[in-house]
Order: sequence, then structure tokens, then C-alpha cells
Amino acid sequence: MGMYIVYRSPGGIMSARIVEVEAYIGRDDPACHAAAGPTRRNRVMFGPPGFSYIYFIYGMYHCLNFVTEAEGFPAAVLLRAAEPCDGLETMLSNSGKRQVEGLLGGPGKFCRAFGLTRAQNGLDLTGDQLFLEDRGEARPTVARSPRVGVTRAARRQWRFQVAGPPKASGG
DNA sequence: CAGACGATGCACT
DNA sequence: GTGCATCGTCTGG
Repeated sequence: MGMYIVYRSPGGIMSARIVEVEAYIGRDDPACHAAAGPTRRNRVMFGPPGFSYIYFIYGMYHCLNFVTEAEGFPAAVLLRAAEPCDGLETMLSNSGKRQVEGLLGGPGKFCRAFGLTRAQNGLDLTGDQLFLEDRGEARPTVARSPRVGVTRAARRQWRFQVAGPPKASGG
């Protein structure tokens, strides 16, 4: 949280400050895509940490995750929202919008703005194409709550949001 | 191969 | 608050 996601896309470089994520942890988490075991879709979750997991949902949206935990233990962090930083024009163009409001305010909207699809599934996040960047900010205060769109295991408060007002101009 | 449904977003009431 | 677009993925036969 408070770190930046950077993507050197064919259409230009983009970056955004991460302000909302959710955790999906292991076979025991009924909301985790990997709960039923490895499939073609969730395969990358069972691999080593530090890779992108991007899936297609509702016939029209993509969602970006960061694979975490040791190889063989499927877990990932879903990126739910961010604040635009670099490459605003590219994001707007990708989204077909002219307004910044809500541009990255949801996992589907984020991927649309960044131009991420399954073509970027399984990327090495320690590479130079799609990666996280620590820009030296102080750790933001984080609030936790139940995950969105998850009915099972609602007791697990694994949604995390930066508290307080937006830092930059975006949002 | 057919059928069900989803870690969403948007229009509308 | 409710309805629904739209299709990949998974399940079961």
C-alpha cells in the first residue's frame, strides 16, 4: 500500500499509487480462485511469488493480482484501486474517457486504463515491464474491511484501503 | 458439448 | 436499491 505500480506499455509508460487491495490466501480460502486446486486459469498462483496473475471476468473485465507466498502455496493480492500518476493521457485513451474521476477506482477499470489483459498474465514483476516501485513514501494508514463480492468467508477482513484523503491530484 | 456462473461496472429507479 | 451486459472457465455427461 502506498507503493506504485508501473507498466511500460506499448502505448507509453504509466504509473499509479496503490490505495486498495484484497488478499486471497490458499486452498483454505473459499473465495480464492485456487481453492479447488490448480486449473489452467489459476496456474500461475501455484508458482513462485512475484508474478502477475491476470484473469478475465464477467465477459468483459480483467483483474490484476500479485502472486505471493512460496511456490506451491497459492495466494495473491488483488489490486482494486489506485491513483493515477504518470501516463494519464494513455490511461484516459485506453479507457475511452476524458475525466480522471474514477479512472482507476475498481479492478476492472484499473486494467482497462492500463491496457492489461491476459496477454500480461504471468509476467515477472521483478522485470522491467510491469513492476512495483517504492518511492519512499511513509507507510500510509490502512483500514481493513470484508472483501467485495465475496459472500463466503466474509468474516475474514482481507480488504485493505489507504485511509484519509487522496495524496496526489488523481483519485 | 451444454449449462452455470463469476474477486465488475454501469444504467436506471 | 435492482437489473443486466457478455464470455472464459469449469463442471458434468
